[in-house]
Amino acid sequence: MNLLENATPAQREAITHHDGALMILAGAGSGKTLVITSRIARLIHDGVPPRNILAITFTNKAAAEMKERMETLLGRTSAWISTFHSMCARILRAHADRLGFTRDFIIYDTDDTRSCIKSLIKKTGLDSASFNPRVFAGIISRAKRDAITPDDFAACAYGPVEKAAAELYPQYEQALHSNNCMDFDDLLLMCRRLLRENSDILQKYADRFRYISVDEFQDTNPIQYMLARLLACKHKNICVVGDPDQTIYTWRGATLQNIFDFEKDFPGAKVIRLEQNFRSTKNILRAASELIKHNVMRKEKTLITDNPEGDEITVMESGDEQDEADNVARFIRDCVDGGCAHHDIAVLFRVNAQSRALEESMLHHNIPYTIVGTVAFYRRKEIKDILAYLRLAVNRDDAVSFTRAVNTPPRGMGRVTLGRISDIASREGVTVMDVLAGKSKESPLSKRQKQSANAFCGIIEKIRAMHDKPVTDIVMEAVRLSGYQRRLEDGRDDRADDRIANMDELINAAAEYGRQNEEATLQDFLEQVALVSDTDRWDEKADRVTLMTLHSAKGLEFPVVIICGLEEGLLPHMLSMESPDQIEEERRLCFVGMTRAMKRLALTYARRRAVSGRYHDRMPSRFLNEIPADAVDIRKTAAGEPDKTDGELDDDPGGFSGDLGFKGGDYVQHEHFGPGRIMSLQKRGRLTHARIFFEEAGERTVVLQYANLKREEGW
DNA sequence: GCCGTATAATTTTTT
DNA sequence: ATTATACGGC
Repeated sequence: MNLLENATPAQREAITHHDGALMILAGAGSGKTLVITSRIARLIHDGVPPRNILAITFTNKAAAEMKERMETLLGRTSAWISTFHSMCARILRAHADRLGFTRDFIIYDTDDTRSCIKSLIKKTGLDSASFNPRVFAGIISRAKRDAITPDDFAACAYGPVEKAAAELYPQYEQALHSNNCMDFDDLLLMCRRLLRENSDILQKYADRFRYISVDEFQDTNPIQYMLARLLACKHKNICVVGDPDQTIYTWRGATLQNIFDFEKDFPGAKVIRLEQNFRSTKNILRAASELIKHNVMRKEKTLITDNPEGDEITVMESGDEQDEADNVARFIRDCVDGGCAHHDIAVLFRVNAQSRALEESMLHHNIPYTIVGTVAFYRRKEIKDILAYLRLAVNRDDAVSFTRAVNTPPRGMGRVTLGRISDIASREGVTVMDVLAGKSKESPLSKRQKQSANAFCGIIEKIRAMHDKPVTDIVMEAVRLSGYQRRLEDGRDDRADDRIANMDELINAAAEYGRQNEEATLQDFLEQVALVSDTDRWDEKADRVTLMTLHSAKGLEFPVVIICGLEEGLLPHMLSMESPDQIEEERRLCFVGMTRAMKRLALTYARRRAVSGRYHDRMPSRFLNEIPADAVDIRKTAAGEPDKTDGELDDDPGGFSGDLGFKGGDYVQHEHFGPGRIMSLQKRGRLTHARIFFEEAGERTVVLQYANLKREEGW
């Protein structure tokens, strides 16, 4: 095979690794995707049946790409290539009965979860003014991804908010169960439970998956790692690939602990480092490397490249965000005039709100563009409204979809009546649809309401009866039956045209999905909709400039990258400025953005920016000062401002205060944990808590006064 | 009791 | 700009 032809020795070693655990620490741009794909292709080439292979990717898009590559190499494949969430959904559907669900369960997204919790708050009689569903959703989600049960949570709950959360958590679980629904965390958690409690099922999958690989391992959470370990328990052929410097999802529960644990959980695991970068110019790589060196909580790693030196990095100062967007447009123009295609260019930013000014500027300058993932398509109101009908047809128990669909458009059953319906349903132990259909003992409905209730039940039944028809037909029928379109057409919604276009787009998406998956059911389509992100819908072949968040850019590369909004408060983000850990994650995010660039990189900031309508003066990001000055070319466009670029901002990594002679960034030696480096110090009364990154033991918090730390020279 | 309109409030990143 | 709540008309 020619897979090895151009490979470096390290890559070659990874590709040819057969049995036993393997961890690949792959620096940015080191060709890791190629390596894992090649390794799997080689396994298959050497006689491993594809059905014995499981490859976990971070996004559905990455899964689709890998599948495509495999199919060009080997033809149609029966290997499982998917995200953790999709894999879990698939396993759970096959065995839902063991957990008391049916295979038709619906997957709740964050909004659904919030509505569900909101109605529980109301039902429980908690003061809904002071308790925000979002906060509880966050607390419960955090508990779930650390595998903390409602009982455990209640035992440790402290303070009014946690106490309330402890009350809501089991109710939420109960509601999900009786709605026959699972949220994103459940997919992982329930799957783990299924495998742990049913040894026959675990056996089946552990037998089947002889070779397992997990991509973007640095961004997996504890449950995901537990799942991977469970599935690998028989053959122990698990290959994880990751780069600690690219951890950008700790807010979603990702933890580097997984990387530290791996070698302990799989003794004798081979560790391979890929440190040669094939993507970026020397200049870009050097700048990114210097930046990431400012992270304290990090193992030193040096990326090298044979690529040419390349152009200097352009740093642009602008007056405000419009000015910035214009400068970006001009920069793009220059690139295009220099022979660059639009699809070679990406504009990256920290928050979705930044896309608006950029979009206007693209329109104004006539530059073709696509925005990835602003208001995710499937989360738009009109789309969710139609989906609610479809979901209800698949699963009558889904109370959240019921609440959404039943009065969209209005059917004469308002807040009060719906509250009564919900009360009766829980009192009699039936579903809300049953109450509506008059199957309960009590009914709160007036004669007139009964009529429209019947009409509504009829609509749902009609959609349900179409279950063996093509998905497109079902979606079209749902749009028609709901009366939604008609209402938009007469109504005075000034964005009616947009909404109608979006519903057409939904029908197109269903058609496209139906074409690619001929056997697909409505339920499959709904699952796809729940798990597929906007990035997955991104069409990279079109000749357009791509606008997206730094998070969405993970795993991608572009010849030209422009990162906007390098300002204190935006990158690093204001909400991440409280703790050094979070600042480091912001720095990694910036690092990820910079290392997407192959040839040209531009970084921009504005002196003023509107934040929710009000203009604020801004300071250039500290990250700009962490990039070597000789790697950049600074351009200022708007005149009349005093010079303030470098120099003025001092380079203080967090401004830690010293204590017992220790300060942030110091290298230390601990009796048990060995060598480490202090990330942060926090005074707690008389004592000082030190957050320390240990080379062997990972992140720990120790009390400085008791820890008996010794000074070290550095690693 | 329902529904539409006005007013207030609010945005990090996403499977 | 979109979305949650409040209020008044029906």
